[in-house]
This record gives sequence, C-alpha cells and structure tokens, in this order.
Amino acid sequence: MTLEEVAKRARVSTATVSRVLNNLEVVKESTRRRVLQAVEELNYHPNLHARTLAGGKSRTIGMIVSNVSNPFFVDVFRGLDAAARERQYDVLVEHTDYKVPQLLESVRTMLGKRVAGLALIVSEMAPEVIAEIQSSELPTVVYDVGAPGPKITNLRVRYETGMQRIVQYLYSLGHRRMAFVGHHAGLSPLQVRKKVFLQTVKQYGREVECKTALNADSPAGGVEAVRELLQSPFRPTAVVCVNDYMAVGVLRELRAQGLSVPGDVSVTGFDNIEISEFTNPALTTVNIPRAAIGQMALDALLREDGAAGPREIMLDPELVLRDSTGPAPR
Amino acid sequence: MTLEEVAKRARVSTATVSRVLNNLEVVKESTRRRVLQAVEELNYHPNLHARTLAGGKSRTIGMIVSNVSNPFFVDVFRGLDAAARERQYDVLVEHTDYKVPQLLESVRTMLGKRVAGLALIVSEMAPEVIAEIQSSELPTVVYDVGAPGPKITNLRVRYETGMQRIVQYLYSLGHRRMAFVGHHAGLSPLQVRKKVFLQTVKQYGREVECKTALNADSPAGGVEAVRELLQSPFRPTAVVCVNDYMAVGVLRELRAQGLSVPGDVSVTGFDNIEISEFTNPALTTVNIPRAAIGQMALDALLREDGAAGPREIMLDPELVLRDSTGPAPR
DNA sequence: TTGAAAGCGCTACCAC
DNA sequence: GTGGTAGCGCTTTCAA
Repeated sequence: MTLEEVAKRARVSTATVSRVLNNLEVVKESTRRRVLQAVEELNYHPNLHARTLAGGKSRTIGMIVSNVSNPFFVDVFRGLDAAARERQYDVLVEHTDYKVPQLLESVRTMLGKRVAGLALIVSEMAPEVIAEIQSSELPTVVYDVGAPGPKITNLRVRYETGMQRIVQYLYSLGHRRMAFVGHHAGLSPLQVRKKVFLQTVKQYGREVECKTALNADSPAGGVEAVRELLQSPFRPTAVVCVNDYMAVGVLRELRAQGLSVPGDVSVTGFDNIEISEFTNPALTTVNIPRAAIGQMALDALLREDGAAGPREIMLDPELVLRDSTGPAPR
Repeated sequence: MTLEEVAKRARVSTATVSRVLNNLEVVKESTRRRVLQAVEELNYHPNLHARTLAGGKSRTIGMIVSNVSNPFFVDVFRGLDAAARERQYDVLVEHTDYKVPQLLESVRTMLGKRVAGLALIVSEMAPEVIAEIQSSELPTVVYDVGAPGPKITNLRVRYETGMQRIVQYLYSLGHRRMAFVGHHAGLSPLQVRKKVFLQTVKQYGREVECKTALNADSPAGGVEAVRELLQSPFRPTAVVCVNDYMAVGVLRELRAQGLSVPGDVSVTGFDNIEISEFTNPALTTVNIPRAAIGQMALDALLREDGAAGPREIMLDPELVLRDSTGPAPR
C-alpha cells in the first residue's frame, strides 16, 4: 500500500495526497475528502521510513537506560515520553544491563535510526561512546555519568548532597556503625557513590565505623549484600543503600535474619521510587525528581541550538523521612 | 554521511560498500579492508530508514503494553527483547495506559514503521483495533484480550484456574468473607477477572460473602481500594487482588488501618512479579511465566507462515504460597 | 569481483 | 489548488 495507490484511487497526484496527510492547508475541501476516503478504504498507513528519509528529519527521541527493571529508569522514561508526546515526538528505548558493549551498540542503533535527540540515562560510560556521540553532532543529554561536547547537556544530581543529608541524619540519631550497599563495582559513577559515602562518613571522624558490600542492582542483590555484610563480625546499626530498588531486598533480608527495622537496624534508600512508600516499614530515602528529569532531558534536546542555555543542569536532592530509620540501638 | 561518501573515499562503488556492510562474501579482502577503513574514518552509520525502505523488510518487532510501570509488563518485555536480540531483531515498545485511543494510535505507528511483527500485551481492546491488525496482515500475537484472524496468535493464561486455586486455598483456610481488588471497570478482560472471582466464590455456596473494589493499577490504587472496602461495615478476612502490583498497596493500607496480615486479613496477588517475594509479609500469589510469555510471543511472530502451529496458546498458572495468607481469624 | 542504475515510498520545490 | 518530478540513502539486479 503506497501513496501512489491512494493517489490513483482518489484521482489526484501523490503530491496532493502528501499534502492532505501532512495537513498542508492548501487543499480544496472536496479533494481532501476524496483523499481521506481513499486512505480509509485502502487502509493505508504511510511508510514512516520513507517519510523520514524524504523529509530528512525524524520525530523520534532515543533513550538508553541501564536497567529497565529498576523503576527509577521507567519513571524517567515516562517523564520523557509524556513531554515528547506533547510535542509530537515519540520515544525509542533501549537498555544495556550496565554493559558498555551494549551501550555502544545501542548508541549506534540510535544513530542509524537518525533520532532527533538522544537521552543517555545510564551509569556506565566509555571513551568510545563519548567519541561516538561527539562526532555524531547529535543533540544529547547525559544523566549522571557526564560527557563533554558542544551538543551535550549534562544532567546531574548532587549525589554528595543527598548522601551528606542521609549520613548526617543517621549520625544525629546516634548511629556510629554504618554499612553501604551498592552495585557494580566496575562502573565509575557507582564507585563514586561508594566513595562519597565513605568520605562523608569520614567527616564525622574516626568514631564512625563502616563497611561496604556490592551486588546486583535488584532486590535480590540487596539480599545478597546483607548476607555478605552479616558474615563478618561487623554489626552495622544502619545500612545506607545506593538506591531504593536494592533497599527493598535489604529490608527483606534483615527481617529474615531476625533483625527489626528500624529497631535493630535503620535502612535508607535513594531515588524515592514509587514502592519506597509502600515497603514495610516505609523507606526513608532521598527524592530524585524522576519525571522532571525526563521532562528536562526533552527540553534540552529540543531547544533551539542558538539558545545557549546551561549545558549542565544540577539537581539538589532532598531527604524523605519515613519509617525505616530510627534511633540507634544502645 | 552517506554510502556514497564512503564509496568515494574507498574508491569503490556504493554497491560494493553495501556488500561489505552486509557481509555479502563476494568482496576481495583488500577492497573490503579499504571500505571498512573509510567507514571507520568517516564515522559512518548506515541510515536504517533507507535500508529498511530499500530492503523492503524491517528487523524490528513492535510491542505494545498497557502500563510500563507495572513490572509484569516490563518482565514480558525483557523476555521478548532477549529472544529478539538472539535473532538479530530489536524491539520497539509503546504503552497505552489502558486507553483504547492510545492503543489505536500505537498500532498505527507500528504499522507505519512496518514492524516485522507485533505483540499486543494489553488489557484493553476494541473492534477498530482488531480490524486494523487483521487488514494489515501483520503477524501479531495478542495476550489476554484475544482477537481472531489468520495471522493472529492468541496467548492466554487460564485465569479461571488461577483464581480457582486461590479461592479454594483461602476457603480451605477457613475464609468465608472475601473481597476482590481490581482495576479498570470499563475494560472487558478486567471485568472478566472480577466475574471469574465472583463465580468461583459462588461455587462455595451462599456461605461465602464477598465484595469488590476497583481502582487504578498501582499500589496507590490498592490503597484506595482498601479504604473503599473498609468504609462499609463488611469486614473481609481475605483480600484477593487482581495483580501483585496493586497488592503491594493493599498490604500497606491494611497495615496502616491497624490490621495485621495474615493475622487479621489474608492477601493474595497475581503474576508473581519480582517484588512479590520481597514484600512484608511475602505475598502469596499465582505465577505467570512472564519472560516465557515474551519468548513465546517472539517465536509465534517469527515462525514461518507455513508452519501451522497452534494459533492459541494456553498457560496454566500455579499457586505460589508465601506468608501473606493464613487461617481465617475466628 | 565490481560498477551502473533502477527502484523502495515519501517530501518538497517548481510550474501551471 | 494541483501536478510533475527530483531527490532522500540504501539494496539489488544485470552487465561487465
């Protein structure tokens, strides 16, 4: 089914059919009607590839995330998607499972699809990837990992601030033995998170002891991390998790080990994903405005090139106090 | 950056570049090398739209889901995606938020993108949509809602069986007052679920009372449903939820209302999504093989047309006993 | 083993 | 208002 067949049936030229389909208001109402009828009768659907090719521009935004199973990424996607729809764009998602080769492949696919913009909401990064997007001249927004370039906007959350707030809060509750549960030792943004935790703790001097455990980015990973933690004689009174998704597993395993939260151990998350409010006990965490990030990413991608707005956007996360934290046991 | 520029730089024709890029093994090693070098140097990425247009076939599978925030759908997506990658296909996802107009639009987008196959994992459906996919001749697999057609495979879970198992189990624990928490009263597959519950309960005679409450497909919807339920004098000893995602909110709100689970009230879910294992208490549910569904969907889509395999695939769900159910209080 | 050229289905420019 | 037509970047015969 092609434009030409429609044109034939409506007894007009392909140019006219194209005009009708694109709402170029220079078509006589009667012919317009005839065209639309033909379209209807033939059950015609314009070939979007041909359209993109001929028009030279695509109306899709690419988005690459590390882990579709972590609700954090889904929320950002929804924000981006909603904003994109408003402007008649659609969003193409790929996921990498935190693997650089997959990331590189996804970026190439996006480039091949000639997306109008690319949002990289990932924790992994590599020089090749940066080189690829830089030389592509594609408007890009990078969350968290950071990358330099004229067409690249960096969107970041002041992770240190969030961590600072968490540790300070726990300290004020009397906690002096803390543990950090994270994931993916190999990825620098995630190592940074761990380091930030360690440094923050260090501010409080030698009196605070700590330990870290890393596992997969999932509730199951949280479970494993707790098991690892409790294998040593070290007994933390607070477990600080790199994100809420892992914290869900941490809560579960602490309970399974007979520890009560927050009675024996306090637990904190990060992100403020939907379920963090529904865990038992509800999770104390740090809010990251996920939908807003999606929204801002779109704005950055679609803004006129002339507009020399900020190429670096910083967000300050806020503490969300709930029931998984309490005074340190004595 | 185009094929032609690459061809020029490598001093060959575009045809040859194309051959190299598609691994058509008839190119001399030396020229092949020259071409690849040019590709590299120019940072060339083939235009996938042009490729699809010229080749006449696409290597992407479309998938439409109702609610990306419900992990059930994400799990099916992962299954499909993994299977697709193995065969060098990629997956394009759209979501509808349970709205028929959005579904129709998404289907049209997929048709416009000339996807090689379409997986509809949705709970909403309408005659127009069915007509659209039927007349498109596109290989399609439909989960749950069902649709007739020569190129359409129906994939369904025997919902009645699962519900039967749940109710019977609760009955055997002594429960005689049950409530059903569901969502989207307007969508027939979801009404069916509710009806199945009511009918199943009816099998146990007049001695079992019940009540239903519907709200959004989310934990928050579960919370609201419980509030609605408890506004009446009816006091269920068991709450049967249409899915795990809502059950998370149900667990939360029962607790908030001072009821203990399973002490005062037993709760069941459906789907066996990842977090159902990590709630407190862990959720008794019914397993739906989500990843396998994605896998089967792909197989159905890519199978040779000649292969007259089953056009209807039925899955029998199994009960997963955990800690959110217990004897009815007396 | 390679090149020339005819499309693939559409948009957009130029005429009429 | 409408039609003719030259591409968009690629694949794929057909010849050489």
